[in-house]
Amino acid sequence: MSSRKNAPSPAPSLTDVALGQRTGYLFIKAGELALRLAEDALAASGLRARHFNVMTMINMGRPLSQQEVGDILGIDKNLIVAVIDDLEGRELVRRERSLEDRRRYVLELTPKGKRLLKEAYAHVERAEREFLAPLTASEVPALRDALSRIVAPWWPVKKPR
Amino acid sequence: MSSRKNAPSPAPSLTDVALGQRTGYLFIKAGELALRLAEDALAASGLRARHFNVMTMINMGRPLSQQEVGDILGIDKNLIVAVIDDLEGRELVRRERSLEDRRRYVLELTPKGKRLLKEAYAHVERAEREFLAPLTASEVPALRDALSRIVAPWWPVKKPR
DNA sequence: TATTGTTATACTCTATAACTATA
DNA sequence: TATAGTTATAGAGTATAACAATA
Repeated sequence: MSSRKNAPSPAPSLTDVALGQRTGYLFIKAGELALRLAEDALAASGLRARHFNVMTMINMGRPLSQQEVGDILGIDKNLIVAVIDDLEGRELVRRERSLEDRRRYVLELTPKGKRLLKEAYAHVERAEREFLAPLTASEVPALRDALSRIVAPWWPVKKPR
Repeated sequence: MSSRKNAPSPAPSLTDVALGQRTGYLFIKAGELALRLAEDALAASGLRARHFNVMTMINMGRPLSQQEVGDILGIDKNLIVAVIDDLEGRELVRRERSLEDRRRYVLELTPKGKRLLKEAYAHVERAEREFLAPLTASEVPALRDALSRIVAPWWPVKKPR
């Protein structure tokens, strides 16, 4: 029997571990981390990441139906209902029936919604800076560009309309 | 009324959309995509990504308890039980009581488990190549290095032992 | 008392399928 | 017949807390 029973494994560092070499695993973990930090940052504005994403889509100017928002974000339309319900209840978003097609809503941010979204952006950007802190200034745009090329062929999952 | 009713919005490209500029959003989407492709690839070996990760940890040589595997992977120990149950039922992993501490199991891959893991690696590597296809050869190691630096400070979530 | 593996349970999230009103 | 929004429901996944065996 060795002098140390149950030799207390020192906590392994990421690079010690086989999975830490796998690009795919690093992507998955980085994505989970980015989501967690975004959720934490947005909690200061009382928003979930999904609400922030939906508001950002609505804010783009092009009139979008709930279904289109969901298709672009990869969220089923039935889940969009609850998000818009929340946002409308907080007077951040207005539903208005489309004049051309009365089945659809045209969604738009209220002034209050625009203000909150702007505030939320500040929180998200702060979280991103923390997340990207280990990178040099020139690495960040190169990384964003690489990510954009990786994601673009698969996005959106379902084409709207 | 315009000549085109309900003007069919052309599907927006990623770069058209405000979220497509957000590094954090790109990370989250890239992570989701990496997970989806890994799950699809591993289905050919009858494994879920989690099973693959657990098997990879067990295969590292250092004797690990179920709890340690869970801590390193960020999975609660109660969920590890079901994973090991599955793998043991398929004779891919063996549980053996630790001689030094009879509360713990020492986990090890069976020869069959090692063979399947090797096969699974081939599937995962193929999926990764597809995922990373939009990048140049020199971008891939630079990206992996950047990801590793981003994830390392947050990993593992809970230190084992 | 604390820890490992286990089980039970409750909660969140999501996917599927209907239904309505409009087209 | 098809589509937008809505609702209900079942399933998957997860987190929390407890328990027995062992330390």
